[in-house]
Amino acid sequence: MTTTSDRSDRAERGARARIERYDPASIEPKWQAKWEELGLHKTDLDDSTRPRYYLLTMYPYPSGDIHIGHWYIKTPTDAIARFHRMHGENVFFPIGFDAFGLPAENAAIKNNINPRDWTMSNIANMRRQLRTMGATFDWSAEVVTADPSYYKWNQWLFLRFLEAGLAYRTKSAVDWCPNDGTLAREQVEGVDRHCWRCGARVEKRELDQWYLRVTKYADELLDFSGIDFPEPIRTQQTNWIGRSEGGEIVFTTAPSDHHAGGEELRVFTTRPDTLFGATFMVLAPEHPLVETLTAPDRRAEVKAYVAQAERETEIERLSTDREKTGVAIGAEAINPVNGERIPIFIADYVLAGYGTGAIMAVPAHDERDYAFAEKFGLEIRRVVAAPGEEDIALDGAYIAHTAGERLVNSGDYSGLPADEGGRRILADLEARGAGRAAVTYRLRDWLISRQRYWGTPFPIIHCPTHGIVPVPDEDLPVLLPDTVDYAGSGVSPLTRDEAFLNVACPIDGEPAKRETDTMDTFIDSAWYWYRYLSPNKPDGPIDYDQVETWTPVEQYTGGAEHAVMHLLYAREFTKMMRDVGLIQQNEPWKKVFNQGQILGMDGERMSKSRGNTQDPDELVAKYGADTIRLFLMFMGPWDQGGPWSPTGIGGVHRFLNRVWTIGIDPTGLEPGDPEAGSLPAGQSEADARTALRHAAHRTLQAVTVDYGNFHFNTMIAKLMELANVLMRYRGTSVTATPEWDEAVRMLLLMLAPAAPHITEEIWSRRLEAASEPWASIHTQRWPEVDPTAVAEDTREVPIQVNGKLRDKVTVPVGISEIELEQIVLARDKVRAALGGKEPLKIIHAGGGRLVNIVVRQDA
RNA sequence: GCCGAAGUGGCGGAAUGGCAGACGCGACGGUCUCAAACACCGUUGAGGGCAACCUCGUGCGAGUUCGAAUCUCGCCUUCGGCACCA
Repeated sequence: MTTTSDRSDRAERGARARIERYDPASIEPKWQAKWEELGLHKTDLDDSTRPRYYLLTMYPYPSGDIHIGHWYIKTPTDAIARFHRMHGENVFFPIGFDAFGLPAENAAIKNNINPRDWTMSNIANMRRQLRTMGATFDWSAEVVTADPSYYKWNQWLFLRFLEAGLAYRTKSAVDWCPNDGTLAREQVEGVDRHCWRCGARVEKRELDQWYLRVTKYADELLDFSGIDFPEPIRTQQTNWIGRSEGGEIVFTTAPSDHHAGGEELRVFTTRPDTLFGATFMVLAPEHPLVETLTAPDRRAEVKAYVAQAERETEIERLSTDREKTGVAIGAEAINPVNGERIPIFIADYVLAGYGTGAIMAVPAHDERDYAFAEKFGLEIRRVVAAPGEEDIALDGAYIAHTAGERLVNSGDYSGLPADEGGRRILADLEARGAGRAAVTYRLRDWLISRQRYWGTPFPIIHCPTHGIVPVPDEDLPVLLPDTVDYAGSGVSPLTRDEAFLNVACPIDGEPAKRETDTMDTFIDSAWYWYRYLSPNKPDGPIDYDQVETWTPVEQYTGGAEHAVMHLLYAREFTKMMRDVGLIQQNEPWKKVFNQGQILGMDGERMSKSRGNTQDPDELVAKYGADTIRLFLMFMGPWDQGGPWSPTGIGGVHRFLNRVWTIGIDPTGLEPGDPEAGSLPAGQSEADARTALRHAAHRTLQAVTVDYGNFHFNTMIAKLMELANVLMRYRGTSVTATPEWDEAVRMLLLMLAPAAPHITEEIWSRRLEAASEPWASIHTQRWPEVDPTAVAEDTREVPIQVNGKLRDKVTVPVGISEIELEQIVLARDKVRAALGGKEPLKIIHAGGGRLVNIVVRQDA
């Protein structure tokens, strides 16, 4: 059965087997070294000949849990950088390390390692890994926040804020362990809230702490005009700021046996219209007047309740789910609108930090007050009702705000529309000095004190004579000592370092003590992108000219878990820097994109302690960096994230193998394909050439849009389709045509930002084969779509009857609706589906994309 | 609990008012091989039918629309954040 042609086929296949295989291990390090040598990713900040593009990715915390999640964040961002370079832009793409923080201190305590050594060795390892992904970071701009050359400027900025009245010190409560001092939330464990190290019951303790006055910017922060944030982030920030309009109303305490009365009790309410429905008052257990107002016979119970509330988290206290608790303190308040005396309670659902720390309770019109009143048998008095519903009994708080509601049981105000009544009540109170319109925010000032070692020391000295004294600028930085007893007991570790602690007062030279708190690490991350522009500048935090030239940052990418805290703190910090005259801008970034989070295979957050991390080194050794980059982008939408699963890497690797084959061996033939080497049935070479151009330019059109929207998964899918088309023509006569060359060239250019190594290798070989001088693919211009190649002369129109697909027809592009209807109604399948009934109407949807024929439905 | 997001084949996902399941994984069948691996070709939502085709189908329940995975309302589940993890 062996024929001559079989034998020659076999010889050809033998030749195929000797074609060099795609070997990432041999090409990736080579190109990484070459790019570094060429300085491909080093940005000339002073180059004004090209449009500037500042691309910022959230700098990583060097946790030691180095895992695939870091690649998931960074490699698509690198593709964005490369895509913009191919558009002729001067891209600045820096990187740094968020090097201060609790994990270093925890590791130090657990394993007796120095936090600096632990952090620096993690950074060294991360630098190496970030290089293996082929990312084009500008390492010359690197910033490490734990370096004195960075944190010096945290101190300097803090002093400017202090001078401007934007920083202040006040008492506030922390979670406190008698043995281990202040605890972070993650160091408080279990429902009984015990200390992670010693198991002691966690208490609250009031400490003097530093704050930044960010509530000053609440209204400005609500304004997102001119910046492009994802809608969910805007909503979350808006809710976090939580602006409420209403009134502050002054109640007074009633005289009683134990107490003369007459103190002011201010409450904030969003519903001044319900003032007549206030049947009791609730203070936060921490309210300053609780002590004075409590009746002697209530003291024991009140004290116990206050102690219990201290142990609860805010999340527990605010839960509307659980049963309301509280105690009466044996005092009464006088309602300014009608002189009525109402009992005063304390309850944990009222927070000291929001509003005035006290509420007037209107159970008829507030769910929480209703639940409380039910439990304690308090009066529920309806004061707002829709017409005709005045006498309908309430079976829950009536909150709905509909037009036409009027006040009832509200003295002279009864009968007024609720809105107007509320305004009148407030205005009348204001005239008597017993109230005023007011706005309250949920946003609180930013507590920046931490009783920790591994952070920026505050540049403050406490002098017995002069009180709080700033460290003079010329004495900055206040250096963090290298070793302290960070595992000892009691307050902040720096209090145990005598050499650090004891200092001469800058004013009188007398013995004084340094501030021993360090700064929240969110301070570090609140301005680091400005420092990237002049990381070594010795005489100031920022280079004003570069900052004004290069910022606001064009695009910021990072995790959605930062939606409120970091992304809001940094906006606040920018406004503070502006207000002390350092910068001009109002917002730090023009556009923010939040990518999703990659989880372990168990669906939990990846961490070493859970043992669910994926080490990128292993994957790179097996598949190469390009495959991993591409796989991470192909997994799903970038803003979604999801559990890690290596299933499917093979498919992406095969795709790169196909690209390799197309690029290196276009004329070879595969065994296994009966049609290999011949054009598709019925297609001439001319047809094939047109089809190739069409495919390449259609792909370019779609892929360009996908890159712009960060839709990497569909971008790669489209490149796979193009590669499949090219693969179909492999070994045919078409491979000798310019259309083939153009399509291959476009495929490589479109793939280059995502898979930079393999495309550089194939690109180089093609240049060499054509005897052209070498030039990096990454310095090429992005190709342009040829509209004539993309145009179609026919299109396929789906035909529906009553919304159900019944047929499809291919028609010329320019056909009129009337002609189309004639064709459609003549189709056999359509006539069968109509069953002889007359169309009621025919809908031409979306510019002729679809036809829907509507007929009367049988019953 | 509150705020935000997501639920689509065996799996990751595509389609954001107009052909549900692009692309890929897995599975099954085939080519190549002494064999295996690699590579390549084909099939693959479920049910029915020899077939042409038909019916069902996007977490659950209602609604709007000529037409709904997509919009609206009410639930359920999962994930992120809730101010000292970063």
